[in-house]
Amino acid sequence: MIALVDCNSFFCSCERLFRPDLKNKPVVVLSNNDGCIISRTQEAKQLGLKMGGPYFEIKSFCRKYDVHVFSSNFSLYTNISDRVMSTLEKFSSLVEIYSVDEAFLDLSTCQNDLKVMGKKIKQTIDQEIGIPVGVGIAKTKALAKVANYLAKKSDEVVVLDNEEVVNDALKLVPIEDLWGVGRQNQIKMKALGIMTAYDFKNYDNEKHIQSVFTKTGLQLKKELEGISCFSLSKATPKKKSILSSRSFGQVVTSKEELKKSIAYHISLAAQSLRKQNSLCSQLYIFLRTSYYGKTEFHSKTTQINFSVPVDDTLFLIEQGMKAVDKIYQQNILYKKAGVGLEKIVDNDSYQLGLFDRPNNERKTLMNLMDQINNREGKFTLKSMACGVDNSLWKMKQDFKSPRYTTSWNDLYKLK
DNA sequence: TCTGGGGTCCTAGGACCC
DNA sequence: TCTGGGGTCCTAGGACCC
Repeated sequence: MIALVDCNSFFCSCERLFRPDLKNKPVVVLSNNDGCIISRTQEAKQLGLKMGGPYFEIKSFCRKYDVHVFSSNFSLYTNISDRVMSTLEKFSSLVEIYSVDEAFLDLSTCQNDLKVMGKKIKQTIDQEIGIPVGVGIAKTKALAKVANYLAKKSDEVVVLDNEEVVNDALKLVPIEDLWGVGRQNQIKMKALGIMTAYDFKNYDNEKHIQSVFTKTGLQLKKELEGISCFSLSKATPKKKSILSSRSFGQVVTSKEELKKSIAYHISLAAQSLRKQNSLCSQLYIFLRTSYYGKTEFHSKTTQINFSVPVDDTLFLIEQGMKAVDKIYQQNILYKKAGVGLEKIVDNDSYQLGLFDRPNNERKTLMNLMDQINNREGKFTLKSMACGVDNSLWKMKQDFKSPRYTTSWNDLYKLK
């Protein structure tokens, strides 16, 4: 059996940890740039605030109903997430961290009653970390997701441990709420008369499912039948692509400013590439305007391939600057820029060209830079291409809480 | 004024091979 | 009159997730 443990309103719950006065009050957390809502407490949901809703539209509403608003504080959230995950490891030797606020636990060797086990997990996380979680337990990942979905509604631990219980549960899940069914597929499902997860499980034409919803769709159906198709894995696999991008706090038109932001993103992405001991053979960059602007949407992407894979920030920046020259256009109101590193390979086994020699000096320099930046903080040592003043494209964060758990300067102060 | 960021997987179709 | 058959590899784009 597999448990899915998922933190309730995770980002909001993290904020509440250090603001106990916000208990039972509506709280929301905004995306980067204070753009839109990405986490809501139950109270905020009840007020009708929507996930993904733009903040500027609900600003006065929040003031009126005393909704507490936070900018996102990811260093806090990832730190709390790490604590939750390591606590979960006490309950199973196989914990798959599925996202910042969710994990699958293998409970196949669990001797106790599963419901009791689920309650124990809830209590422990609440007591040791202070974050409320929901627990759903079932035979496959997809069914554990269903169990968790129902657990959230009742605040009980839900265990789906026999056919009848599973069927009853699946009838309660509208097809659009099923894990793996998104905006497009729910339309197709409904056209086939599939309105609930139960209908999907019992749809009897597998070939048709495969052709309409691809291999993944068929796997999902089998998972609902109790046949495991998505296995649990502990190891966090290396990333196959690494992205860094950000919307600007304001519109940017200057090529020099765009170059600085691209250099900045390349620095971040390359550092994360080196962290997982990888190299990349492709760099792509993009510049685009706002989706919502008055002028027509404009977006340009370009990519550069390297015959020998690299992880050298300075080399990548050099290439990135050329790429900006290629796609930049004057009089465009740029609102977002970003880079991606692709075709990622391990740095201990890759193909050199016949006449290529690794640049060991650069390697030493990158190592040193990473060491210093890990110790002293990001961008302590950086390429001057990133510039010294990024106020023009810096993001907006008007409601950011202190980094209580990751910065000495932000430590919680007691009288 | 103002709408996020970072990922994975799958498939069709093009390019190529003999 | 009339022009084969069987493959592999790669990529862009679309779907999904949080």
